[in-house]
Amino acid sequence: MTEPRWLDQQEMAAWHAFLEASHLVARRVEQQLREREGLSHPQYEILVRLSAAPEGELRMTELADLVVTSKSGLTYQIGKLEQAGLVRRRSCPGDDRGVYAVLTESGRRKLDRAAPGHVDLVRSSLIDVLTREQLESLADGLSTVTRTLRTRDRG
Amino acid sequence: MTEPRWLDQQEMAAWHAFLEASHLVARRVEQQLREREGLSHPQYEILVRLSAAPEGELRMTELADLVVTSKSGLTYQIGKLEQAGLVRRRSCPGDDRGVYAVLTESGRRKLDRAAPGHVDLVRSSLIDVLTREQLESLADGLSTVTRTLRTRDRG
DNA sequence: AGCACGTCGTTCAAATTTGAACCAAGCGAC
DNA sequence: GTCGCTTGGTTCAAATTTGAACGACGTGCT
Repeated sequence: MTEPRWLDQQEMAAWHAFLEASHLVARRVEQQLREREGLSHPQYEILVRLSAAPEGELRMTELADLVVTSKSGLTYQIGKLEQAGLVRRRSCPGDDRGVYAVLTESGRRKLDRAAPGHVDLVRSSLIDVLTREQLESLADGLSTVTRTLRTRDRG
Repeated sequence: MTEPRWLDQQEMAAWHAFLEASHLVARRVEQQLREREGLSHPQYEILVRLSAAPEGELRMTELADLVVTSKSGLTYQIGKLEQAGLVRRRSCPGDDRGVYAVLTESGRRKLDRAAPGHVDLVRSSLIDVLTREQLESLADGLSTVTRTLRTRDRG
């Protein structure tokens, strides 16, 4: 009951800007990817992570953690991507419980095809509307946020 | 085809931090509101907007725009809130098509009850992990983003 | 070997979200 | 007035997301 430390003007402004920017950007990205390449944003993020991983593969749990989704949510999306032939599953050699999600050739091509348009949108939504200093500050602040939340989850 | 202006290291870092922070924070906020007050974050945002509006009421379309959701999504959520007695609908005097969503007394109390815990979480996730300067830069940058996207939508 | 316990991924039902289709009502030009 | 076009909200089916429950498998200890 003794917890009311309200937000002042600036703090409120920061929070609202953060929330609103998240929503607006997410919405646009989602719509653009969907109509241009038939991919959802979560799916695109999965492809990106896989393409950046050694051998183009990652364990399910690790991938779920990276893209910040639930385990069941990932199972669903990987299922979709598998149907589409963009990803395949491979059982894990040392650990019979484990499953690797592997980016296929087709998946890599899909990503190559989707990337330019996506990058353009990211630029016009977030990157190019800010100065270098603003961008740097933004990255700095938000990195602190993610680092804090990430380590807190583990601790 | 001639659109490859890729992101450099810093730009990539900014984008990833933005994405990851969005996801992590959204996830936490959602879970906390859900288990403490049985509210989803979209629902909470609706209550906040209504409570800030004159007479505690807003037109459906305006509200949908404010909380950045689809019209049908708002219809659904308002339906839920109405069932819970936190909001009621009122038809619009001058315009027979229009509908006002109105915050009820019960809705205001609910918000009062939920707010402290929510603010605490916002603090510990975003506000209190940053310095004043960082927070100010963040608000500055993200405001620019939202302003840009908002005006672009209308233009 | 046998057990207790934690981890990995899937399955399941329930809740939510979205765009398209739709209906009713405003609005302007003729 | 009334035809044609836009707006405001709802309805609908389809896709997605989530946590809880589950089954199978590792791991450490005895």
